[in-house]
Amino acid sequence: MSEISKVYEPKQVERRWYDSWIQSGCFNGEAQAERESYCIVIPPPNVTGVLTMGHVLNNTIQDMLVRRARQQGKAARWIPGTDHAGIATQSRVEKFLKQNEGVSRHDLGREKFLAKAVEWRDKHGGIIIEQLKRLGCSCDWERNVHTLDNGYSRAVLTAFVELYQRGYIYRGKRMVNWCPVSLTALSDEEVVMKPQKGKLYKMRYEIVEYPGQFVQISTTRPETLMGDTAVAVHPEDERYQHLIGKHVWRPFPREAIPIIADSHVEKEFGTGVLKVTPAHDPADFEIGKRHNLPVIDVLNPDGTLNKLAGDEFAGMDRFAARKAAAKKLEALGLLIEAEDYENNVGFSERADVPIEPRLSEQWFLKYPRIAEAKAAVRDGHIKFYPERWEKTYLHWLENIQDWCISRQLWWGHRIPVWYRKGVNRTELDCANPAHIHVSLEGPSDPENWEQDADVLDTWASSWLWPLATMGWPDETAMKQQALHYFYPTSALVTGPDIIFFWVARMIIAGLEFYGERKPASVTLTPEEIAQRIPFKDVFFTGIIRDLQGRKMSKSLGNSPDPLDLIAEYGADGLRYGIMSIAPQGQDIRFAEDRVEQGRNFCNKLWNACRFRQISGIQGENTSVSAICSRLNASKLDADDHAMIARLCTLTDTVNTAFDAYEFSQCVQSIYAFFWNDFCDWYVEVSKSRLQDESAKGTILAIQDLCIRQVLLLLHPLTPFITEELWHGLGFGEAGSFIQNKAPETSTSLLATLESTAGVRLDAGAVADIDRLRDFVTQARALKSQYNLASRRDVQLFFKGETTAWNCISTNTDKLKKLIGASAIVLREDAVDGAPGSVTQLGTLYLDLASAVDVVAERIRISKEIEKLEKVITSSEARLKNPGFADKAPAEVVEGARVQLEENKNKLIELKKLFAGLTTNDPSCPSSVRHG
RNA sequence: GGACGCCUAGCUCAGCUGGUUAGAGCACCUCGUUUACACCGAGGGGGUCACAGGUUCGAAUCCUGUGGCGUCCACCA
Repeated sequence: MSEISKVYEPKQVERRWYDSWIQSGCFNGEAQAERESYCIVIPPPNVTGVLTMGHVLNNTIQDMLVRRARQQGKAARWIPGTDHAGIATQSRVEKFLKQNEGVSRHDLGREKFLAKAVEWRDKHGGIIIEQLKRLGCSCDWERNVHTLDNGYSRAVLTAFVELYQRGYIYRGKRMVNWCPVSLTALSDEEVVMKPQKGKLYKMRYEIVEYPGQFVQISTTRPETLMGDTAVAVHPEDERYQHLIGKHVWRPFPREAIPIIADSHVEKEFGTGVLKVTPAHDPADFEIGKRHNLPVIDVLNPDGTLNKLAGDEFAGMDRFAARKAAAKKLEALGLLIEAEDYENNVGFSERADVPIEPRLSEQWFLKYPRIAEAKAAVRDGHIKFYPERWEKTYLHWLENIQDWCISRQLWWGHRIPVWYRKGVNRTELDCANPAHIHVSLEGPSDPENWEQDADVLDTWASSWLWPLATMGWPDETAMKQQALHYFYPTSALVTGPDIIFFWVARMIIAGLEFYGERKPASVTLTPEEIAQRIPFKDVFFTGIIRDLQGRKMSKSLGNSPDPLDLIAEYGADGLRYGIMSIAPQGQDIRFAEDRVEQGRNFCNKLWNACRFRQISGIQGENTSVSAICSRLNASKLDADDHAMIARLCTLTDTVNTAFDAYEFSQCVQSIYAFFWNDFCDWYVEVSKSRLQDESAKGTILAIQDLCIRQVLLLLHPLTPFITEELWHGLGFGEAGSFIQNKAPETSTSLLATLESTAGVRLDAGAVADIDRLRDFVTQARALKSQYNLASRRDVQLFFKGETTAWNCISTNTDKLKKLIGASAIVLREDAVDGAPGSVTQLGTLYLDLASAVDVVAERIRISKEIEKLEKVITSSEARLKNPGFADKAPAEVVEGARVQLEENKNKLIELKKLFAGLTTNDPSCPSSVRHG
């Protein structure tokens, strides 16, 4: 660190160190047999995505974990990558082509479109990877994986083929969630329910057998009534017993449809009569199946009505048709009323339009290893942080439904299934190899076959992430990439919003695919579960919200651009800021001032180190023992002992918090130690002590121990500045990095101090220093009350016990400098008339007799007395309470007793102080009430 | 309809297994260019810990209920 600026300028430091890290290859995660492995797979962002605050949070946490593992000497690997993100990417490419070339994907055809999509991805994709680097992420970039890479694709298709062969994948004509905009089926997880304001239409259908009589029915979707094939009532509904088996007239197209009885109908809802539209409602579909009803699909895939709806509706959009149908009902005199109504409607998560339940032919996965997936979490093989998400996870598995894995898209992994040409799809027999071919390579006579046009759900590729990023299922690749060394991975860091989409499915995939193949009939043993799970810990982050509590989103424009924040506050400042407000699994309201605090902290750190350097050359700094050997034990005073003791406490706190994923705790405790204990106190105290040349080396060595350890503890959080300062102060040898150095443990630190410098920690030092700090604070407060500039030297008097006076007199120089005092004088006699404070050491007086505002002083002291009396009263009551002494732990009782004594003494001193302040002013409190 | 989370200073949040007089940062007020740092230092004001009961010697902390906010799950048309 040659020329240090007064202000930390992150920009060049960040660039320089990042390049240097990359060049040295220190992010490479190689297997090392003699070391413990540590592995994280990144939740792959969409390949075309840009960095959001959510990514900042998520990836800072992962980076902290990996960097700490690296410091601890583990073989650490963080695998980065991107997701092809089927629907999202395809729709963006389609939009782009429409705007720029005026063509649709159908104009181009599959192959040309995919070529365009790849081109587009290569051009616009991967931005986020560069952004992650700016954040400081220490991923092993040489292992960057994309879900459409050849090897990865092969894994996805292998999984499909395997699951097909094992009987978990089947083709079926079922009700699925259909997105009329994306024109594809969706899984249940991709549908979000939203309350919608609409109308509940009450209408009447005429009874065929009783002309002139009607049943009354309610519906929110009159546009599908053309698909009605029955009307249903509850079997036990007395009101309608006589109608069961009769018919009603469907008004248009006019047709007699049966009145059936089905227990799904709620008697209490509306009139208790339900119109049954098997093609357009999942529940109706089930009723239809039970009663063998015809299925009349009146909708086109894009949500317009078709011919079956009648000529006047054909081609009309579903929402326009809703109004038109209502109008027509009204014209026919069949509409009773349309009342305002709010109900939940399923929306396509991506396209944000209501989905249509639609009967279609799709591929489904019946999940394997459900029981083991539950056990993996329930029995603690996988730990969730915070724990409560286990319940959500287990609940989902309890109610798990088969997964619709086919998508009517082109961008993705094309389903490895071929159909024999000439075999009518409706007559397709999946059990007959002459009809259907499922394999990785395809049929040997491709000219006779036609491949399934669909691709797989994106999540049906990313669920293999921990496996396929490390070579699975290719034996050679797995060996090369040391899958077995790094698997199960150590921790997964993600948001709880994808617990079903991704986390649960990865667990299932791991259990099914990792290791030796086991038949479905064989339940995995706990040992096998432990080997096969994809990760041991899952840390769920919160969701970042704005100050109004809204989710951050592009459309709302309420998300700051992390790169702007990095430019303004530095990557370390941003990381610090986000981590200091990131409680475990709680949503986070993003407040920019926390990032500012992060920047300020970095600046403080920078300047403390700068000052340390200015204070004098250090000597050997490259190891703790080297620093300790610079210590002269005889020169240590209570401050040094207290500082080391605090450093040990900090170390333990940070380690415990880190292991428990309590990151804000880490940040907070380092902040408090560094800023309050080290800078505000120890460095200030050092300033006067450094005048003594014989003690200088020792004091600076203590400072070096503190700074060195703080840099190490801080490094996972703020990698750039700590690396810079580490080298600037000579802690690291040339060519080495801080990220390969472990922080001292408190025990190793103490051991080295003793063995190298013969120092044993004085247990009472922290308490002594606390008393001195209290003394200084009170003295400063006294001066401040009298508007004395802090640098103006005043004379202080002290009255107290000999031990206390010893404590003060051995530290006089420091105290005088910290307080701004010319002298501190012991007084045996009373110091009447001077303003004072009762400190933990004794009573302190300000020698300012002439300038004292006695009235104000008496008011201040009497307030203090009042407050203290309340405290004394309550603690006396507590101690008198027989239950307290009997039941409370001994040390608590003892603590309360000691404290009471101290407070009583303090009260006596305060009263003396008060009595010494005499005045004739009647407005002034003349006595002190006794509690 | 079920489940989970949250409500602590003006704002954003700590306070984890109950135990001194409930903390931090920002904001606010006063003072301060002392050989690191104004992205700073010193001092200060500000809280009946959402509300109501209960358990306990003792509750911000545990239990029950109420209210408000939020999230997830759920086929009442």
